[in-house]
Amino acid sequence: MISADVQSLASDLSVAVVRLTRHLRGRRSDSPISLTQLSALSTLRREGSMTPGLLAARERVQPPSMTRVIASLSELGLVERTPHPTDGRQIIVTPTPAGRSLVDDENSAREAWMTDQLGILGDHQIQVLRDAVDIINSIVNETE
Amino acid sequence: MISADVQSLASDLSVAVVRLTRHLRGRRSDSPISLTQLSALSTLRREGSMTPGLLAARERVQPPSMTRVIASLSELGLVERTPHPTDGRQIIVTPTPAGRSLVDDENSAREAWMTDQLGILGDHQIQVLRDAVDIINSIVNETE
DNA sequence: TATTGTTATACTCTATAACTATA
DNA sequence: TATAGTTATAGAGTATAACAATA
Repeated sequence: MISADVQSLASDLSVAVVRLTRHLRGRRSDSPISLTQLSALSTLRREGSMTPGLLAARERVQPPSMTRVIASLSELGLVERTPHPTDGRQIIVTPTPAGRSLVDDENSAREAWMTDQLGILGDHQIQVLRDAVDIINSIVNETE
Repeated sequence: MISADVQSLASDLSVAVVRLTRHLRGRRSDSPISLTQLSALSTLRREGSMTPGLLAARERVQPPSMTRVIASLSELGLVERTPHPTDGRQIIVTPTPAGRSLVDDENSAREAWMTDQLGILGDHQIQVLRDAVDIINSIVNETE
């Protein structure tokens, strides 16, 4: 039963996270920034200042998409754009104190052990994902 | 460490699923239907024919959004719209054989134990979600 | 009058293609 | 020429508001 059909898990997980994302985006009207903005700002908070191109790669979006996100965060005073010291083509995006504290409000300090050590998925991790799909579904279904 | 800060887990999970969704939507260019369409079609496959209003509720979208999804699935020949037998206001959306087999191709038969028995989250389930965030992140980061 | 579904309209997120400036 | 970032444009997904048909 464990490592039987990984393909169906992928499909179930896809559907589950799509619904959860829908849910999360909808329920953030009380927050000052969108999930897209928070995700980018969190990466800057965690990994430090970087260029738009690198941030786009980290967030798995194309550069023009990140240009927009950065512009919106800049308008909100959450990041600053400064020239690159040696390369005139590049710029450096840095979170402002307001941006950092906003991430700290939304995220917590528990960040360390979540960002590294990857590896090939084993049976145990697959089982964890299976359970997680159920849990995600239960969360979505319960929050009527 | 277990039930310490559920809030930070929620934030981490949000960011993780947003990135995974981005990833999944982008990588489905080989599939004939989008994740949004697959999710609705899967629900019809699992729960049977239903009205657009009920399907919208199941999928956690508003009725006008579901109208669009159903129209697109209908154009592809994956669902059919038939009049409600007694209530002239309602219609019944039914997956066609092509729609059912498409879901079967994408999903597998392992569906039973994933749809029911919900409950309040316990320490173990929270830990599962924490691990799942790492696994999701590792998947996203590895599929360079 | 209340309900179901649809149409009209708009906003967010994301992409590709084309452009500008610098290396 | 190649690279970094931006602008222009388009499409998918979703929402709210207004409408039509039926109960």
